[in-house]
Amino acid sequence: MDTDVRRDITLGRRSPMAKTRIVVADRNVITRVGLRSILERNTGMAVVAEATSYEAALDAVDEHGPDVLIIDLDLGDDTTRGLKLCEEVTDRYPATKILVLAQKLSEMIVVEALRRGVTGYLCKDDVKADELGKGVRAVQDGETVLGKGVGSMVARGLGSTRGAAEHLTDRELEVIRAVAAGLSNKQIAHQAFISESTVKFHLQNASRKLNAHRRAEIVHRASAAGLL
Amino acid sequence: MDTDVRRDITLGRRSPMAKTRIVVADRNVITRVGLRSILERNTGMAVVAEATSYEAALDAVDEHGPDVLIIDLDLGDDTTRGLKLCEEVTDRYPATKILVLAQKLSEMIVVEALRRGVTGYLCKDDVKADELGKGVRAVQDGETVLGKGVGSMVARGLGSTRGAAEHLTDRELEVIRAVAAGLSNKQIAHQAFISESTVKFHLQNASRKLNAHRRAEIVHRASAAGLL
DNA sequence: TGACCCCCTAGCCAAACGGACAGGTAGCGG
DNA sequence: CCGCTACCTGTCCGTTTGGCTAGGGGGTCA
Repeated sequence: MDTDVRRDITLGRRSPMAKTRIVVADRNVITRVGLRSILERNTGMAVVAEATSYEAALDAVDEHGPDVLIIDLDLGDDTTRGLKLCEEVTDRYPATKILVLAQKLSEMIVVEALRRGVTGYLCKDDVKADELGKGVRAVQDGETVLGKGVGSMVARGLGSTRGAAEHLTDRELEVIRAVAAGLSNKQIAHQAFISESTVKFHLQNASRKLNAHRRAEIVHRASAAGLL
Repeated sequence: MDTDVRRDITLGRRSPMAKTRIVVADRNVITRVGLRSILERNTGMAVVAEATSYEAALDAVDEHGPDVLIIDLDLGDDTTRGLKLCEEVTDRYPATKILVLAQKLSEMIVVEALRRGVTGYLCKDDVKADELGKGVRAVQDGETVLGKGVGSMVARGLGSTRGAAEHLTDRELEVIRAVAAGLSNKQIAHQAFISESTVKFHLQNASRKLNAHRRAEIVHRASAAGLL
């Protein structure tokens, strides 16, 4: 493993000369500038690239092979693409550690991210300036860094979710969005050109996948997961 | 009034020497640092104080009497407090212009904020670095700055909402949160030590206020407004 | 070809919900 | 004192829902 190689070279401690190379992926300019500013106060760190989309993030990792990728998984309309990205980076560049910087905590996302090799998960609103640098350094050293509230989520999440959290199909998502808009099954059926039975069918499946029992809860969870 | 005095001094146009004094209120360190960094590239601007709570924001305005208050209305668990803050600042310090920097757009919040004297409304994820400085300067000059998508919201919002959007009471919010958790009226009643009728009563009122007709829609709207 | 997944449909029944009545209490401020 | 608000309770009725069982059709991939 690459990891072992690096450990041998650095003898478990980074050379004081080598800067930690970081790629930041976040759609928000302010956050990118803020991160750069905070991290580069630390003389041992350099933000070598910024990205605002999933593609650009992957390209940046491709090109710079950074030590740490700091990413907000929500770079577009579909958070699951962020998860795919993590998987890809972990597979292709095992030496690049991933630190997720989330806007809000979602148990599903946290658990899925960790499953895909993410070793750091912090919440933007909770993190303090000095914790950022420490967090980056820690994940680079192979440690796992979980922000406030994340740890307990993991404990519950990994315990409860047997297997992997199934993700919603297109049709299910479509129905859920209609539910969120306050439509009845009959109205949704008419809108989607399917029967009322089918609407109920999709909702049943969505309920199971999201571990919800009432449509209001489905909406809440989907909303919390950034699916709407 | 303070306002008149200050206006007289500046004769309606800023002296080229005078820096634009800014107070930033945001719970997120990264955003605060980022904002400071971006704004202070512009030599005519200075962030004179930062705040992370509603109280601190008001104190900071109190103490520094800034030209512009840049604020994310969501500084705590209750966004309506941010709206109250805007009202208070507008009343007590009419010379201080307010620029809202929102995480996500909610029609209700946008409309209510503008009603309370906010003259700038930008979305963090959409704004570009140079637009920030321009936006600050514009609101300081008395212009109204609305970010991408905000304008159309205002058009629809001010048109549809007759009167002012009533805001949810504590009890209503409590019930809505329970609904979002997937509880039935009976369960909610038991949890809140009230009768099932009362739960329905609160939900009816909440429906009217949020212009929703189904509990799923209530949850969606409340969630979109950052009330959960 | 069979396994698997997504999508679609049907019928049943108890429970939950929405919407509408028609009341009651308590506190606060003009 | 009156008006206003938040809060609480009840009954009625039709509609919607959640949960269940039991299928068919079409696509992909080993």
